[in-house]
Amino acid sequence: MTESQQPASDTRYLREIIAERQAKADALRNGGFNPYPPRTGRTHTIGDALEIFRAHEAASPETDAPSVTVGGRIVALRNMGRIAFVDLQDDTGQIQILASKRALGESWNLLDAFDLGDFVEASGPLIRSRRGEISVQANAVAMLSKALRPPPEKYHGLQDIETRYRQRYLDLIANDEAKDLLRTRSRIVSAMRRFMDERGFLEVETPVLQSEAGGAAARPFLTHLNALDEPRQLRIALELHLKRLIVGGFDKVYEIGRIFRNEGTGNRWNPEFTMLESYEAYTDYHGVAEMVEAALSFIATEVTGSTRVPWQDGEVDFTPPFARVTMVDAVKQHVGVDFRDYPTTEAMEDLLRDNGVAIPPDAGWGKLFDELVSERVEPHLQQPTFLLDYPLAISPLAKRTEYDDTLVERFELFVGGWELANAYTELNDPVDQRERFEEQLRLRATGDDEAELLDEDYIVALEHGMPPTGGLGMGMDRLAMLMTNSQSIRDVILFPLMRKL
RNA sequence: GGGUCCUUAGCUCAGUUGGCCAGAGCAGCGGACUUUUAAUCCGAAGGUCCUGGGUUCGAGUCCCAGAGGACCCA
Repeated sequence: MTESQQPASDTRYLREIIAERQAKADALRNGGFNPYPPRTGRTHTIGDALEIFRAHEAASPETDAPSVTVGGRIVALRNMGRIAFVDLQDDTGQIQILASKRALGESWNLLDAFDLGDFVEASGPLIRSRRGEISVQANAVAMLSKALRPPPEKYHGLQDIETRYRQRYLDLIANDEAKDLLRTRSRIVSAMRRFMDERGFLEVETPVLQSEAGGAAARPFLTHLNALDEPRQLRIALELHLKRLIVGGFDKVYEIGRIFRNEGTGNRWNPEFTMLESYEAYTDYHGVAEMVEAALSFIATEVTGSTRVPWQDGEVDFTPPFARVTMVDAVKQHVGVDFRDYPTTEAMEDLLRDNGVAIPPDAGWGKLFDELVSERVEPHLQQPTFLLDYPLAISPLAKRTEYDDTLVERFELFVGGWELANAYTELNDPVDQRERFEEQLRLRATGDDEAELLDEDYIVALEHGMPPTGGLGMGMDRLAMLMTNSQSIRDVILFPLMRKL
């Protein structure tokens, strides 16, 4: 590596450190050793080696333990002159290599090329050191991959929050907690997938690139499809394509996929995030609510061992059944009025003013109502609570309730004061759906650029007949935050969005 | 969008009211050491104090602007 190829941010001193490590790689080459060999002689993972030794010690402590070849990253190096201790780490554990000049002979000198962060392998019998540490008594060592840059400091780990996000690999190397957390996120997604599969849902994949992104109220990312010279948008929801599959006769489908919303960032918002959506024919939103209870209690148990998971100073209890309250009752309870008595934008504005809620500019009734609920109702919903029967005005894809045609069969699930899931009895009346889309277009014409666009092909699909269906959307990142007691979405996303440097 | 705070060696951090050449630990480099595990001991190095202006005899420190980040509010 020449200096001109290095990032300009590398200081002179860092370049010296890199040059020293490079010189060690060159010394290996000159001695006939490839510092980046194509293959390793590994016989065991470190975790397996430790297990084998413990089993051997328990069964026949008088005999010699088997020999192994293990490989890993050097995380500590203690050289005593004629004996050295090298701590190796792989994804399964950490083990000490006891390297002595006597046992290694000529290859003892290879240790001169070893630095923290390098990947090396060592072969020899498993033993316990005098201080009781399980070790590989090396009779051979080899470089597997020479690291040119130094790792973060070993004792304090990597503290700088910006570096932890921008160079997540360093966070994973240096901070076991970060690695555990992100591993847990994977286990949550995996548990969700298992739950859906076991219930007979078919996992599908639908387009990310869409002519007009629909299915949610959000601003899309815009891009261009060169091959057809047409504009495209990145999806903001999975909804409309999954429901086309219900029309097609797949009665239980789900997708866990990345969606993109061109909006702000924050502790609970990342512009690209992972959503689960599922649709099940022949059920309604009550059926979906029961499934959500089963899913969350299952995942909590799989991941934390209990349906009660630590959350901030207390805990969240995912033991079914969750609380259920209608939107009408919740607003009565926390605001003191029946919101149906405030049907106009002007009336809703007055209600917000009376309750000290700031009024967003150019907001229609729906946005104002949403603001009121966000400010005055949602923060109270700490334990898992289904908020049922939303206003039709903010729910263009959900079916009306039978008792009030200004309300729809929709719930959002709140946990810790934030929305975790959203579900409907899906609107399958194509005529009503067209009217709802047309109302959205009117909102868009008045300046609401988050209103839905009319998806003609989706209407045509509904005209072919969609069975009664319950649908669900759940934010997997927020679920991961709740299950791991994380206060920032960046902590549960491997590579969170950061400003370009 | 508004506010508060942060940015000093590869990493983790000190740095007093503005005052001599900006310090420590770890890592690295040279040396000692055959049972260490934050190894120990000796030695010598290592700095765009985030960037750019300004105030001042003198700025890591005070002021202004900018960059990046964290948190709070809308």
